[in-house]
This record gives sequence, C-alpha cells and structure tokens, in this order.
Amino acid sequence: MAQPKPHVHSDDCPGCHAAPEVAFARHDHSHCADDVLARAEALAAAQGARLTPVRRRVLEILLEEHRALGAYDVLQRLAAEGFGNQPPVAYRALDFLVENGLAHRIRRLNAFAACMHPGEAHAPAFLICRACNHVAEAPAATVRAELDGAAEALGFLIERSNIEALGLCPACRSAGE
Amino acid sequence: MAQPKPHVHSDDCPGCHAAPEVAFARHDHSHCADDVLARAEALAAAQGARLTPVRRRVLEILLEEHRALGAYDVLQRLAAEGFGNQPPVAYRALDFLVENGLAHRIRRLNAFAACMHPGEAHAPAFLICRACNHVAEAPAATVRAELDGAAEALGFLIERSNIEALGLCPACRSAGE
DNA sequence: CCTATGTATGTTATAAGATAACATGTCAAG
DNA sequence: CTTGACATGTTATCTTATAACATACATAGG
Repeated sequence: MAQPKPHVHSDDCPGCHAAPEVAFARHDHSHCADDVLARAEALAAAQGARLTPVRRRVLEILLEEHRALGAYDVLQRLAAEGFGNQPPVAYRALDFLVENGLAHRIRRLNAFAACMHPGEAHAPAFLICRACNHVAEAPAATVRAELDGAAEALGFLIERSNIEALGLCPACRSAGE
Repeated sequence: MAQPKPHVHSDDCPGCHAAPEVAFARHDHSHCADDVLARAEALAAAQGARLTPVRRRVLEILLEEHRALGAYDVLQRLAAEGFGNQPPVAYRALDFLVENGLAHRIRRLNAFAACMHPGEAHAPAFLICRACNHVAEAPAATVRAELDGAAEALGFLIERSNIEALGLCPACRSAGE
C-alpha cells in the first residue's frame, strides 16, 4: 500500500503514450481520468497524504476534462453535492492537490488543472488553447534546463517557476483560426 | 522624431551592459530610469502611441525601482498626485504600457514592472527574488526556442507565453537564506 | 473657425479571485 | 476515553479586475 501501484501500460491508454499531446487528441477520456485518479490515490498513500472525500472529489472534477477550472467553478460543483459552499473549502482542497503534485495552478487563467502525470517528477510547460480552452502539459525538461542556465548566468537561483503558453491546439489550428 | 533616438552606450550605464543583471546589481538607478524613459518616449512616438501624462507617470512610477507594483499600488500614487482614483485609471494606463512593450505583467505577482529594454524586441523570462522582491528580465531567446520546439512537437502553435521564476537573487543568496 | 469623430480620462458599480480568523468535527495514538 | 493533530465548515473581509456609462480633449474636414 505504500508502494506506488505499478502502472500497466497499454496502447489503449493515451496517458501511457510517451507523447503527451493527450489533451489535444480524441481519446477515451474516462479511461484517461480513471487511470490518473488511480495513480493519484496510490501516490497520495505512498506520501502519507490523505486524499479525503472533498479532495478526491475535487480531483475528479478537475479530471472531467482537459481544462482548467477556477476555484469558484469547483466550489459550485462541491456545494451542489453537499460539501461546504464557502471559498476556503475549494481553495484548501485545490492547494492540497497542488502541493502534493496532483494538480497544477495555471496562473494565466487564475485556474487549476489536474496533473496528468502524477508522480512522474516533472515540471511541465502548460499549453493553453485560446479557442477550445484545453490545457496540456508539455514536457519541459530542456526548457527548464535553458531557464536554469539563463538564471544561473545572472547568479540567480531558481526555486520555483511557471511556464505557460497561450495559442492554438492542433485541432483548433486546422479548424482555421 | 519618428526615428527611435539612437542610444548612446557608456560604461556608466548599467542598462547598456550586455548582461541584464542590472536589477540585481548596485547601480545609478536614476540614470537607469531616465534612460529607459527616454527610450520609451522615442519608441512610443515612433509607434504613433500616445504617451499621455497619466501613462507616462505610471511608467515613471514603475521605473522607480526594479520591482513589480500592483495596480492598486500604482493607483494610490496616481490619486495622491491628482489623477483619477478609480481602478480603471490605473488598469488602462498599465494595459497601454504592456500592449506597447513598455511594461510587463508579472502574473505570479498580479503586478506590473517597467520593461527595461523597450524596443529591443524581446520576450524575457522574469526572475523574481522572493527575499527582496526585485524583478529582472533574463534573456530568454534560447528558452523560448526550446518552448516553441516542445509545443510544435505537439502541433501546438504558441502565440504568447509567460516564463516566470521565483527564487533568490545573487545578493539575497549570499546574504544567507 | 468650428464641429464631427475618435480617443483618452473619469466615475459608478460590481464581478471575480483569494485569504484571515475562528468554530466544529474527526480520527488515531497514547 | 482523552488528547492532539489535522480536516472541514463558516463568517467576514480583502485584493484584483472589469463592465458600463459620462465627460473632456485633440485634430482633421468642412
């Protein structure tokens, strides 16, 4: 129970593909979400973090789509389901998820998105489609390496960073502007 | 008047150095600010953008320090000087400056900082010192090249992006913690 | 000169995002 | 079964941002 559950890869699982364009590709999203949720649960258990009902529900809500939701959007959902209806309820759950690597905060949108790669140590760049609002995590190891280098050249020590891009996803791009 | 004023380089002017660690180095800031302001004026003229009194004043305020100011901080200053005292006054001026490349929005801080390199087409990464709150623009051409590449690999077309890092500047770093 | 037009500024009001502070509940270790 | 740590709930407030409308100001055309 303390070991992260081994994740069985398969061709059916978009989350398993090396390429992380999942968010922008047509796929079996319930599988996708279930998979992430299972990994998140295992990860939380392994870390001794308590994935309580509210927190779990918030993660599920975020997982419903590859989009980012505002805290108040989440709150509305929670309230409708009998959880607390005050902002701190949503913010606390969201903060928990972010701190435990189960969700990301998208500053450009004042919103939050489920992490699609929980546990796979990563510090992604976020690609936000301005047309369909989908958000994807792009692998950003090399980007961050460059950034760390640029900072180090100035004697600056980076502790946390956020890289976000706004533009058009493949689908909206070909859908013509 | 339509040509950007040629900028005379000198060893005294930190803004002239290739290395952009200016924000984190001790320097003659009034020179630094005056210089940027002059270039901003020339640039605005060249672009046909009207650097009106409020807008100019906001830029001056931002230029007083290498820090980012919230819209309401700016507004307070403006109000004290006889300009309007309602949020849109500050937001409009700030938006103008951002759109014309004279200031940057730092999303992580919900704040704005003067651009220290107006006109020199750039899309910097921001280095934010969590100890002294100074903000510097790091050259990010290579970082952005990597980012564009990563996005392109997913078929995503980046239109705008923000790269921000939080950490410790050289001074605060050696000041221990 | 003056007036129509576009742009800038000012004001009112409110929306949207976030947190401080405190009360209550829950669960597991001692 | 009680204590302590953590989680949830609630009240109130704060900060950030924008919509909508009114007024002034510059300037190009008549």
